[in-house]
Amino acid sequence: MRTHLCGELRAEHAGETVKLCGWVAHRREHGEHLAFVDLRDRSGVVQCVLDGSVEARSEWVLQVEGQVRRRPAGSENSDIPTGEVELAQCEVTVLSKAETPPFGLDERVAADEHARLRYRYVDLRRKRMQDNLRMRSRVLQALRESMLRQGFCEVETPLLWTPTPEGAREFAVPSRLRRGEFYVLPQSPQIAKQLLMVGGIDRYFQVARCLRDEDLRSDRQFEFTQLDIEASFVSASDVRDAVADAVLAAMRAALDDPGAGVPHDPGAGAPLAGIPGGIEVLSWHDAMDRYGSDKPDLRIGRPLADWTEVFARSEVRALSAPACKALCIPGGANLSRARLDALVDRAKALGAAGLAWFRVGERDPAGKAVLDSPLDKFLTDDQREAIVGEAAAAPGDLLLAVASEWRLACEVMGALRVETASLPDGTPAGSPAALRGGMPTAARAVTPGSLAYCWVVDFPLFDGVDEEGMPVPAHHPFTMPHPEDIERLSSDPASVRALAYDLVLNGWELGSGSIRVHDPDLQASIFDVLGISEQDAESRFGFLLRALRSGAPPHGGFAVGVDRFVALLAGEESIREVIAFPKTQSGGDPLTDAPKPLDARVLAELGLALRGEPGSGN
RNA sequence: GGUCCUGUGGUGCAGUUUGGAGUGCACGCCGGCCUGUCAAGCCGGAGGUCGCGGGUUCAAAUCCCGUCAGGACCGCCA
Repeated sequence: MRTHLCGELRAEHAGETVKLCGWVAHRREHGEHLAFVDLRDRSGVVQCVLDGSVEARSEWVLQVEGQVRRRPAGSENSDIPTGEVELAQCEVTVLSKAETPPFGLDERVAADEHARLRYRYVDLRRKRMQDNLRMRSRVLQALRESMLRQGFCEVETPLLWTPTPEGAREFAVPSRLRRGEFYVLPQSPQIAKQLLMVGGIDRYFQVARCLRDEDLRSDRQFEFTQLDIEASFVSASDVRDAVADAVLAAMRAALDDPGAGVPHDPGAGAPLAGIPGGIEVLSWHDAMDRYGSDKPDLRIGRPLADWTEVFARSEVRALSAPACKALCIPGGANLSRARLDALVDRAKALGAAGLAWFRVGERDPAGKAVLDSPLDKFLTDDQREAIVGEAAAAPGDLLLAVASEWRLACEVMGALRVETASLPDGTPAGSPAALRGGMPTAARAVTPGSLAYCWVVDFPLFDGVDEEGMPVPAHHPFTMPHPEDIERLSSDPASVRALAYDLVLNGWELGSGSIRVHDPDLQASIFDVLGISEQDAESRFGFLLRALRSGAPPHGGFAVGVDRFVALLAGEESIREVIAFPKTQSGGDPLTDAPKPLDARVLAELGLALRGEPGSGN
């Protein structure tokens, strides 16, 4: 039906007769003898010169046959790639008429997100969505190519899986053939891929859909996509190298934009820099201690300062708790008292008892540090000197500090570090809600230089305790403890590190992985520490334990959150912008109105009866 | 489960604080004029259950209560 794409026509096509197909983006009328129609397809728009009598309204689908010609001198449009040419002597065939679109498709016009989802098939015509989905496709292709190049084998695992009550809430699927029994949709292919390792697949990957029935967020949907990886006979760094290869290849593929689907030579663009020296590796402890987060945003400099020693034996009660972490905000001394109070409130909301602040002034004639703070009168000259020095603060800066148990102090200051930061381009780095009041922002340009990766390794094996005082696995219960710490598994579980690692990009957790337990005895003892009885373990994970007893290779793996990765690469703040048909925050789909009640007949066939009103929560 | 923000012709907003006639802006839509525009321009027109329900009041888009929907966040997400 067509010989060219709209967006690819250039001056060198002048004189050619071409056929185009697309949607009417704009129509500009000049009376009965002249009208301009911008015809849009996935590649862009081109101007068609029509007789004014030709009927062609917004979003109608046309086939246009005409001759490409250079535009008359002076009427070129340098704002669009096809602006040097236009299509003349047009023969128009209306392929499809259209109702008036529910919202403007122009990039500059905002549209209500609910309306965009209800009419997603229209919204997808917008350049933003076209670009995002094409980038997603390039990312998936590059991830697959990297995996295959590295000798991995793509294997599909079941969507109808077995309940393994542990971790995220699962979606249940009733069995028709065996009434009263259920499959679940997998939260991840975790156990399946370990079984593949026992099965000698050796290097597995899958672009896997995962499903978790947990509340939705801008970075979480019920169903999401992971690049799921598992390999045998590997170290943690082997796994990380494989992941890094795939992720960096995908980044290059994503940012080397071929221009909305127009065929191009991948080598023609400017080569993108890789990551010189590889991706920085931080221990979990260092990440917490220096950045106050297990997913530090390394675009922001400003590591936390440690004032613990300064006040350890002091009389300054507000600062002498087990740990004291501080943050320097350059130029922050001019923040208003109201703004400071807001920071104090924020720190309290995050769990701190309070927040100390110090405005750093010019040194006095004797060269002593000068601070403005309610706590200043309690400080000695040495302490003033020490805290200014530890935080590398200059006159005009603001110092914030929290004293408490180490982890809480780190977490509170880490949150404030992000929320008070601005990126070099002036964009706030912190939570969109806190800093932008929920205002939607346009996607911003992403370059390799604006992406800061790091690995966080040596996570704790356990993360606190549950209601019964039993340790809770920080990752999942199949994670290999650090070999140096295994002997403390039962005596001091909280101190045991895991062979677990996260990949972090710009403060988002891009994925996580670990070396798994392949020794059935060790797995059994970990279940024991977790308070899972032998019988319980057998009934829930018996098939895995039996597999481990059948000759299990040492193995480990990783999973990359593809939706988050693509959103970051596209400069989007919500993964909904990189998913064709996402759900709303309450789990609904405005397009189809799902979820909906089922026919009583269908329920009966499944052996189900309803309690409570349809549509209500539990 | 909780906190906060939003809901006004098809779309995006203002109006709500301090109650007084569905008032306003921009886009879109329909019609007219217009042969070089490019988010065309000019003129005219149509289009409203102010999310829904209740309350206060002589009078409610506006104040109060409830509720629904969308969004951000906390909890949750091994």
